[in-house]
Amino acid sequence: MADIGIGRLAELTGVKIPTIRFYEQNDLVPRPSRTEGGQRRYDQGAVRRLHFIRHARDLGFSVEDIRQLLALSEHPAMSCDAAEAIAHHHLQQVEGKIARLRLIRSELKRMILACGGRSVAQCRILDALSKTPACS
Amino acid sequence: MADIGIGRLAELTGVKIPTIRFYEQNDLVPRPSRTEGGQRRYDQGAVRRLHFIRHARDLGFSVEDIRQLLALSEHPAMSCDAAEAIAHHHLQQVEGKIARLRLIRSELKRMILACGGRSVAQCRILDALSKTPACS
DNA sequence: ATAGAGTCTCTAGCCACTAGAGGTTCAATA
DNA sequence: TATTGAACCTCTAGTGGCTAGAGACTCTAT
Repeated sequence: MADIGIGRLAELTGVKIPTIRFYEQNDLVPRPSRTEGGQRRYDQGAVRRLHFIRHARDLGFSVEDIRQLLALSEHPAMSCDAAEAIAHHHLQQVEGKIARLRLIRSELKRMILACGGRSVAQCRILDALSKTPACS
Repeated sequence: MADIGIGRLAELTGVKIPTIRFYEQNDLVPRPSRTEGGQRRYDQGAVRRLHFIRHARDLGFSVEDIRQLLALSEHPAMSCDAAEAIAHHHLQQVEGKIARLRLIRSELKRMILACGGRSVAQCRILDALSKTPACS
C-alpha cells in the first residue's frame, strides 16, 4: 500500500497529470504530502476522490457542482436532497442541450440534402446561412 | 440607405456590440469605415455578412468554419463541395454530441430515480459517482 | 451650448483544461 | 557509488467565443 506518484495516479484514474495539478490548484483535491525533493505522493483516498471527480466530469457536472457534491459526501449523516437537486438541475441542462442539438441536426440535414453539387452561387448551404433565420 | 452605427447593426443582426468588435478583431468581418471622430459606420453588406455569421453560429459552426464558409461564398463560380464537406463534418460532430448527451441523460435519470430521500451515507448519486464507471 | 446616449480602446475574466520552457529529483542499473 | 534517463517540478501563456468594466471620447437633438 505504498504511496504513489502523480504519474501513477493519472494512470489509475484516467485524469491527466496537468489536470490533477489543476484540480489541486482549484481545491478539488487536497494538497498531498511531498517527498524530500518536493514531489507529490498520493494515498488511496486520493485515488478514490479523483475517480469520483472523473466520473462526475464524464457526466458533465461543472467543477463547481463537483465541489459541492464532494462537500456533501463528507457529511454522511445529511440528507442527500442537495445532491439530488444538483443532479436534477444538471439533467435539465442536458435535456435542453439535446433538444437544441436536435433542432440543429435537422436544420443541417435539410441544408445538406438540398445541396447537390451545385456551384457556390446556387449553394443551398451558403444560401440558407445568409437568408433564413435557421434555428434560434 | 445611410450607413449605420455599431449599435444599430447589433439591433439589426442580433449580434452584441462587443461581439461585433470581437469578430472584427478576428477578421470575420472587415474593418468598417469610420467617422471623423473614429466611430464605426457600416453598410448593408456588413448587415448581410453578420446575419450569415449569426446563423452559422446558431447552428454551432466554429468561427474557423465560418471563416471558410465566408471565403467560399465570395467565389460564386466554385463548386460548393467544400461547403457541403464542412456542413457534413459539423453534422457528424452534432450527432456525436447528441449520442453522448443521451448516454449521460439516461445515467443521470438512473441515478436520480435510485435515490429517494436517503441520507448521504446511502445516497445513490454520490455512490454512483464514486464507484461505477458511469458512461465513458 | 449642453445633456445624455452612444461609442471608443484596453484590460481582464470566464471554463476546464492543455502545452511548453527550463529546471530538478527519483530509481534502476553498471 | 556514479550515472543515466524517466518522471517530476513551477511558471507562464494559450485555447474558444465571447463578456464585463473602466475611463475617456463623440454624436445628435434640443
